[in-house]
Amino acid sequence: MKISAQEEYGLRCLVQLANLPSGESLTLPQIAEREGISAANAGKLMWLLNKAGFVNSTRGTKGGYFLARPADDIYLNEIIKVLDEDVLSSHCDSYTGVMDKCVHTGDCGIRPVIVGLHEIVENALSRITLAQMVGNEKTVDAMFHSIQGINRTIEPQRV
Amino acid sequence: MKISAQEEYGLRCLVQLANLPSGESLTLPQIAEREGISAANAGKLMWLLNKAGFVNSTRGTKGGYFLARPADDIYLNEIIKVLDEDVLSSHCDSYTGVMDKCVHTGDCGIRPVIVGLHEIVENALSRITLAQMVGNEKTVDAMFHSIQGINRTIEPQRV
DNA sequence: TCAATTCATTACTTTTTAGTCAAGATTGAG
DNA sequence: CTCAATCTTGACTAAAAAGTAATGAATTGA
Repeated sequence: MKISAQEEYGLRCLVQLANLPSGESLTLPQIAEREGISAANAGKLMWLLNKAGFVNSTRGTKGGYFLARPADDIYLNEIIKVLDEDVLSSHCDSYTGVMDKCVHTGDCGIRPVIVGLHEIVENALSRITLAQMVGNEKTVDAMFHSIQGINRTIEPQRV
Repeated sequence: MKISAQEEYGLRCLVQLANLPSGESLTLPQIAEREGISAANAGKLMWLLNKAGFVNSTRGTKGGYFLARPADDIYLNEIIKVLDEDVLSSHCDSYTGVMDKCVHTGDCGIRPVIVGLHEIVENALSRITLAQMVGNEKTVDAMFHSIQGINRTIEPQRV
């Protein structure tokens, strides 16, 4: 399982904008420099995020990008769905309810695993906002522990 | 976030072997046919799984592949780590504790998200064995609900 | 022994993802 | 009005993942 470069860096760029004092904006070279990527690459990511309505931009001198909505109204699951197909996807499309591509019409050992993983990821990401990601690492950390810490020892497991 | 073809089909092939009556084995064409992939492709996957000690094989007539260990002693997190880099990986390598590639040395909004996701995926997969995946979809389904159902409404969320 | 069957391994091709480049369009400053 | 800064967009290139092919080695059965 992988988080794609597009997901990770798209999200990082949004966090940079969320960090900004109200009214300010960042140019592509500024965003790029802060995330260690090229301005061209940042441009492509911002283009996606702009189309999807997460950011707005102004051109010309003093131009740049800024959030189109308040950071506490932007949830991670929404962002990831714009930067990739879904919060979790695979060749097995069982999580969509369609299942076109699969040879397994009846019972399938894989399906509940993929559906279950999709569900826990969607569940976790739908509880995190951009606002929670700026500043202090502890906030997001606590959320993850709240949604699973209790169950740590319910079932047998091998790590 | 994506489950790679190698992960999905490698796992599928193992499930086919786990379905087998004790003492029997499957040839590459048989595995391939049951999963809708080519025999060459199946061969590559089985080669990986063989190297990693999950399956054994015999050559020649009547040859084929079979599980090297009991299905109830093979956990999903172990399998996935053989078929991919880790249960969840990304350019940000914070989940490894090393963090070579990253420009963010101090506080980072992304890190706790990646660490948290890695943890919940590892946690879930370390509770599922190959044996639980054969036969009835309900078993795995119940596990996923047991590790998160309780918390469904703890925090605000948007889906 | 010999031939058919089957796995083992490496090299190659195709497809997808990632990243770069360049020409065009808009804005603000002077 | 003109120029420089900046975003916009599509085409292009590079890298990684996925899939195919082919050659070699081991086993079985006649």
